Amino acid sequence: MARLGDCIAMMDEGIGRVSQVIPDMPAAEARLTRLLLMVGQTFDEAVEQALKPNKINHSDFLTLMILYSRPDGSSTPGELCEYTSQGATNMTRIANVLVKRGLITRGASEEDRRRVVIRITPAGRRFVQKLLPPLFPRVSAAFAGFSDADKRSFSRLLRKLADNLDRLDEAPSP
Amino acid sequence: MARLGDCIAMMDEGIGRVSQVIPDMPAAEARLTRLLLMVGQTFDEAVEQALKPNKINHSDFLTLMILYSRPDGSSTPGELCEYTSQGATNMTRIANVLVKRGLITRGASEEDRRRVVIRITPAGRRFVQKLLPPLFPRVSAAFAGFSDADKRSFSRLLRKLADNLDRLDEAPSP
DNA sequence: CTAAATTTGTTCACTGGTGAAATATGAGCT
DNA sequence: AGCTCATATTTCACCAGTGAACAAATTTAG
Repeated sequence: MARLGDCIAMMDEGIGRVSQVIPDMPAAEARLTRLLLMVGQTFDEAVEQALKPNKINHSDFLTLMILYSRPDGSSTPGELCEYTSQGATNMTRIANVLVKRGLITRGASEEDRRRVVIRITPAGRRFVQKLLPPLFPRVSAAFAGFSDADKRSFSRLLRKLADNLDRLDEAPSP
Repeated sequence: MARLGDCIAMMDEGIGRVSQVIPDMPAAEARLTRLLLMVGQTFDEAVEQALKPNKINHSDFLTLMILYSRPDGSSTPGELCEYTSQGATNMTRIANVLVKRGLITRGASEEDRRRVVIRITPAGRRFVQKLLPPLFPRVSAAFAGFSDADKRSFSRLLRKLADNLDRLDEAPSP
C-alpha cells in the first residue's frame, strides 16, 4: 500500500486543482478535513492490526475496555451503544462474541426486566491486562517528536472540533 | 445518539481510572489517540450523512473526486486503490457502481492490456460540481473558531503524525 | 385500572469491505 | 520459442455494521 505521505501529497495537489475550478470552495478547511480523515483512518487500521494477534477487533476491544474502566465493571447494551457510537444491532453481536469467549457475562436486570446487564469477568480483566502493555510502545511512537505544547495544542483543537460537530448536529432542529 | 462531548468526558475518566491500575501506560498519548479516533469517526459519519441525499457513499465519492481532480480525468483501479487506501476487491465494486450510474467509463488499456483505464465522464463532472457547493457551509462550520494559527498548527501536527505512522510501518522489516 | 405510548433489546435482510484463489497479460531468462 | 515469475484485475466466500420490523417490559394518560 502507498505511504500515507504520498496520499497526502496527492490530496494537496488535487484540492489545489479543484479549487481553481471551483474558487468558492473553502480549500484550507477541505484540506484539514481530508487530512483528519486520512490520519484517522490510518490510526484505525493500525489499531486493528495491533489487535489482530489477540483475535479481537477494534469495536469488541473498545466495548471490553469501557467495561474494564468502570468502577463496577458493568453496564448495559444501551449505554455501551452510546459510548462506543455503535448501533444496538451491532452491540448485540459484540456481546455475543465476548460472551462466547468468556470475557463478559450477560444477564437480566432485577429492577427493569427489559434491561440486560453486561459485566466483565475475571478472565476479561486478565485478557485486557495481558493485551494492553504490548500496545504502549506503538502508541508512544505515534506521537514521537510531539512536545508537551504540541500535545496540549492537539488535544485542544480536537476537543474544539468535537464541540463544533456537536453544535452542528443540534442546530438544525431545535 | 450521545453527544461527542459526553463520550469524550467518559473516555477521559475511563483512561484516568485505567492508568491508576496500570501506571506504565502512556496515558496522555492514549487520550490523544482515542480523541483522534473519536473525532475522526464522527467526521466520517458526518460526511457519509452529507452525501446520503445524493445516494453516493464516501468511498465512491472519494474515488470520483480523485478522477475529477486529475488533469486528464483518468486513472487505473490499481492507482485508485493506493490513493483511496481501498483494497482492489472493493475498487472493483466501486467502479461497477460508478459505471452503472454513468459517472465513469471503464476500458482496456492500449499499452498494457492487463490494465483497465477508468475515466470520469461529463456527467460525472456535472455530478461533482452540483454536489460540492452544498457541502461547503458544513466544512467551514466544523472549523468555526479556528484561528489561522490554529489551522496551521492542526495541519502541522496531523502531518507529523502521518510521518510517524509511515516510519512505524517501514521500520519493522528493512 | 386499563390502553396507548415509550423504552430496551433482538432478529432479519441488506450494504460495505476484506483475504484468498482464479484469470489473464506482460517481462525476463536460456 | 518456451518456461517461469511478477503484475493487474476480478470472482468468491466471508466478516462487520446498519435500518426496519418485532417482542417484551415499563411508564403514562385517561
